[in-house]
Amino acid sequence: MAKRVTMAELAKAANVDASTVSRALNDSPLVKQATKQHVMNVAADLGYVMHASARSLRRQSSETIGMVIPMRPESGQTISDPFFLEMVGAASNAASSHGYDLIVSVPEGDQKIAERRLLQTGRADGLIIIGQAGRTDRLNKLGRLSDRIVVWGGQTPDTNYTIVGSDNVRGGELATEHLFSRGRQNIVFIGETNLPEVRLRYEGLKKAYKAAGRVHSDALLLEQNFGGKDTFDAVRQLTSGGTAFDAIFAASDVLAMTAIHALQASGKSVPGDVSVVGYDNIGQSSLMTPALTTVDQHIAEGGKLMVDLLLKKLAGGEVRSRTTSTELIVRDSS
Amino acid sequence: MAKRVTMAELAKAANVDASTVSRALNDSPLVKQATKQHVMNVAADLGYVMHASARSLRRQSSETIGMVIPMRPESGQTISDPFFLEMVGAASNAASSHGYDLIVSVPEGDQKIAERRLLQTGRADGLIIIGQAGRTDRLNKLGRLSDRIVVWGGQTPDTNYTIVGSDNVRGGELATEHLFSRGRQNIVFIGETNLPEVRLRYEGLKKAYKAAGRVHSDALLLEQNFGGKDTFDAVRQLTSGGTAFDAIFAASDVLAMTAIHALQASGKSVPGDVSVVGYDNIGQSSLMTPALTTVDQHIAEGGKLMVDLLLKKLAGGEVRSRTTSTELIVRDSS
DNA sequence: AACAAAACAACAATCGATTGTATTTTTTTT
DNA sequence: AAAAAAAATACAATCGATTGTTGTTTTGTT
Repeated sequence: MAKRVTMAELAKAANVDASTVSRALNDSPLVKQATKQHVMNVAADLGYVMHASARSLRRQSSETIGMVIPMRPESGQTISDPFFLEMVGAASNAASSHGYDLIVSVPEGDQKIAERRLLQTGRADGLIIIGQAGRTDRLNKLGRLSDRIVVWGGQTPDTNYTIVGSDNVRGGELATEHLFSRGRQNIVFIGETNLPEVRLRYEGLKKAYKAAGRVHSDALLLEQNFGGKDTFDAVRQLTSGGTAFDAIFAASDVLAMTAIHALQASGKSVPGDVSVVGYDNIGQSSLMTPALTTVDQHIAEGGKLMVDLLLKKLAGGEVRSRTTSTELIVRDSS
Repeated sequence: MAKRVTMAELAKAANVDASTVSRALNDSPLVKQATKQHVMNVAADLGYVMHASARSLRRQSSETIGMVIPMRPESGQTISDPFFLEMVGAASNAASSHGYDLIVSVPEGDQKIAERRLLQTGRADGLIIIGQAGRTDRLNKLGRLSDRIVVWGGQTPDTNYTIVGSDNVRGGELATEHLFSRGRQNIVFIGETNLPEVRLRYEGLKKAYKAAGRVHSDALLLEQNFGGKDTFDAVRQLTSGGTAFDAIFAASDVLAMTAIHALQASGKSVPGDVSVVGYDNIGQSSLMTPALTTVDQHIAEGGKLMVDLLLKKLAGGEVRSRTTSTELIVRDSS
């Protein structure tokens, strides 16, 4: 493939000044229609493509947004949770439909460095952060930077950054009401409740209990991070222990899968003995055995929404936090 | 957060010329040790961070690599296949350990545009493309561009680009030999054999058949793309049809999951009636019911390898195609 | 102490585009 | 047809860093 053609060369070839070329290609009203056409023809002939860095430097904008997917070692959540990829895919598409690129950063270590690096070096004009993950205070401290950031997570009061996420309380309610309607009484909640999004789901569950005139016992709260490493054992233990339960509501589909696996290993049938409901509706949910009943938080919609809101913020618009539509998908596991 | 500090400002603050600052920060031998230290101190004080575009423009290198994940509508493979995310995660980490960023592009439409856009605009110094997907001829035509590209896929003769992938033939053999060792005789192969990587897996299967003095019947070849949309129905049909089979070897874990689901819906037990082996060893494989026997192609290793090879190519090194270690993971489904 | 050599730092050009301003060309007005 | 107004284009500075070259110190040699 040919060497890079520069704008100056293109200008010479088209017999106009570089400034005219620039304006022509950017469809400025200062250039005559005929000239624009001519310039574009010559550009096409020469196979001209604009140099991104030069434009970024001059414009002070990279037309790139960063997506930070923090792999907190302590959360145990692994990158292989399909949840993330659906986010990446949706965001990448949304970004490119606006002419933006998406830089994906999966910091293993200090996330703050990744964020600074992307924003302050001008590599990214704005940032999408997946999961506030108990770092609300730190995110709040970002101050002025916060109007270049959108976070995926649970709606939290008193934050000065924009949050997008599913209606976690409603999701928890939906799942719980559904299990009640199936005649289930004692629902084990699996998740790490110090994460805002998870805590809200749990609150939704408690809200539904309350509406049914009941109280959710703490014995039915199984604190488990997203990794699910020990979840298998924890569920087996629960099964053999004295706690009576006939349903499980897990904070993610992957946790739900693990739970089902553990139940079956303990000789319990799903949904015969225990109904299970997950959260996310990842692509594989419908392929599991039994197919997973789950709360669909419309990840793709969320990814696109985050990009749209971020670009609006970058353009100086006022933007409020938003929730994605949240809906129960009933399948065989409940 | 403070306004952007420019290098000129930093130079003034440190009482040296900008060129000296630049050399100091880049650890050039042309600057005295004491001066370096001084400059770095002042830089830290002012919270200086280098502007990426300016450096890219001058250096003619973006320190960024692009990853193109083509969503061929006809392949039906969706972004939600965890396979991709493991790639993204591994590549992102490998890239950032070299100080590079990773731009992820998931083109829905014309992939060629995405590639050109990334390389020719200088946004990315090199490209990782996931899946040659029957476009070997086109990729070959990239010519000079090809020394900025590494492709994930099946080892194919007569390509002028670098390929990284698992040892697909060996993987097919391993799966098949294992099923034979379980006493299985008639193995259905599920996959789209016009994709190089899939075809090679199938060839591995046939090779194992041949080694056992047998021939694989075409009736046991179930042509299915990665999407798996119709795979469920196809497997059910196969089950109710006249074809006798006692095992399935699927070209991906997601396909295997779908197959298991269909078998169970048809009243067959896995592995009682039919043994199933998948390919990929995605994170969920061990959480399925039954847990999936699968060929681990060490995706993370592959992602890292691709980045390493790409950077070596960019540095002018000579690089040959490589395979990742390929290993059978035996679980309950077989 | 005088000179050469080596080490260090400043000067100035450059990467490729964008944009405010000046200049030329075209159109409109009288 | 001349003057004024509007439109189109050219000129030149600029974004923030890097790097070849020149100039200045420092160090070393005899």
